[in-house]
Amino acid sequence: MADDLANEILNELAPGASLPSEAELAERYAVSRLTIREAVKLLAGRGLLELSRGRRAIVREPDGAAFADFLTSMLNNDSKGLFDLVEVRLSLEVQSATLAAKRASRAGIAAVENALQGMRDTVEAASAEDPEADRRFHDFDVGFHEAIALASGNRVMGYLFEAMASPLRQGIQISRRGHANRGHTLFDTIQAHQRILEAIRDGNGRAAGEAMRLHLKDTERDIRNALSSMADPPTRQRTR
Amino acid sequence: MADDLANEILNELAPGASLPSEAELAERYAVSRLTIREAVKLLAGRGLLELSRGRRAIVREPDGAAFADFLTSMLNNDSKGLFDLVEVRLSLEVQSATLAAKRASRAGIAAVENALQGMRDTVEAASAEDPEADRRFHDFDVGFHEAIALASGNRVMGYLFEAMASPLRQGIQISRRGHANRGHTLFDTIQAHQRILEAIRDGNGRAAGEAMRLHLKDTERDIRNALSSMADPPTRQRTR
DNA sequence: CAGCCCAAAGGTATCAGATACCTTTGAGGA
DNA sequence: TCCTCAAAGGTATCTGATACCTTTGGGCTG
Repeated sequence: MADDLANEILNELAPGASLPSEAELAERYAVSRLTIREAVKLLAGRGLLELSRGRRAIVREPDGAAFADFLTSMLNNDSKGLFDLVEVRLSLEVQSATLAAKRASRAGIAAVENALQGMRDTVEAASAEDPEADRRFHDFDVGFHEAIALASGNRVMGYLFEAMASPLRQGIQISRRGHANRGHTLFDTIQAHQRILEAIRDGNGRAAGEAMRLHLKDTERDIRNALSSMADPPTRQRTR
Repeated sequence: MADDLANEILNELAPGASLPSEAELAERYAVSRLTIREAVKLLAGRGLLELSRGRRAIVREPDGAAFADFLTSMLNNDSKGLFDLVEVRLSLEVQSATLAAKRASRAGIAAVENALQGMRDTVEAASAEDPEADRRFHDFDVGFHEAIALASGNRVMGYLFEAMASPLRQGIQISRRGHANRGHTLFDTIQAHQRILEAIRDGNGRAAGEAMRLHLKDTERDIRNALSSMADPPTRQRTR
């Protein structure tokens, strides 16, 4: 019953809208407030509603967050998961870069350019040892890849990318360590991204895919390098 | 509160185990049964618990089912979603075929062979117009692709494939219609699969990926063909 | 008149105690 | 031995309250 209600409720509403109050829903569907609450919790569990105490629930634009939870918990269990994720990411991003080159709108390309420019600015503006700058660079890095996924015009691709984004963030952080170990600089990273961007701007799908592939292969090596140079493996136990 | 409880509960239990009764949980965590129920619904929404009336809840092995719900609801909205999915699938499956060729165990290859043999047997045993046989062929088809995803040894790949399986089933069904329209037979399908299998068996990653790519490109054409030949577009209205 | 403060209104979060109905299981009879 | 069926154990849902959070508008103060 509550399960059916969950679908009912969702079908009535567009993303971004806020739900009627629990009391109102209860009346409309002729069930108790409790049943409504359970249906709402179910949807929240799927990441389709955003709950907050004292305020109405909001219908979320689906963004693969539910899958993200799941991926994150998997990565916490073993470091192999991180490699698996990078492999999948390689495959998806090569494709999304290829598609972006063929389909990206002017605005889509601009978003990719902005992210890259952000990386450049961060590097130039940074003083020698600014941990904050490092984090910012990192964010622009993720943003660059996200912009490409969106520019591919493939919504499933976008969702998958979002789902992977948070576990990936962890991955990129690790890879940066390996990156430095291998004597690479942030400038190298920027150049790799530059090549991808140019291929997309040229509308050359093949080149864009290949540039992305090379970049990610390199990232993969970085991660491997970082993990092997770490004393204890990054397996995080589940909290009890 | 209920949200925290959800995590608590999950951390205490291994997949496959069944939860204590609601009353017992309520006592253990010193909250009302209602709160327990909400936490349980939340987990069920994430696909981490399996609920059934009158029986205890069971902790599920995560399998990407949550993401599947989400993909399915997307596909119901517009037919473009189906193309997007095929594009993503193309990218993932080319990769998984490549990896399977490099890594598949003897048992993994056997599973792929079995699926293919199942397709052959179904075709040979089928009487002219047996709708049941058609469904079976179909299942073996999906099974073939699933076996390859598993044989890739990449767990994330496996999960993603599972998540896509149910919406994909719909896609394959449509593509079969287009397949026939273009004068192709089931035998062609079997041959395409045969080529993929052989490349995997030979350990030739490049060939396996390429064979998979060709096969899926063909499927993509079939879907396009089927959709364009359908009088009304396959957009299913949301039920109200 | 502008800005701050606070209380009321509208919400959600949770509790307690019942009822309805489903599933499993074991005792008893054919 | 096998079938039937009722009791036991569970979940699904209802009703009616209480606690506490957020928003908002009116009134007070400077």
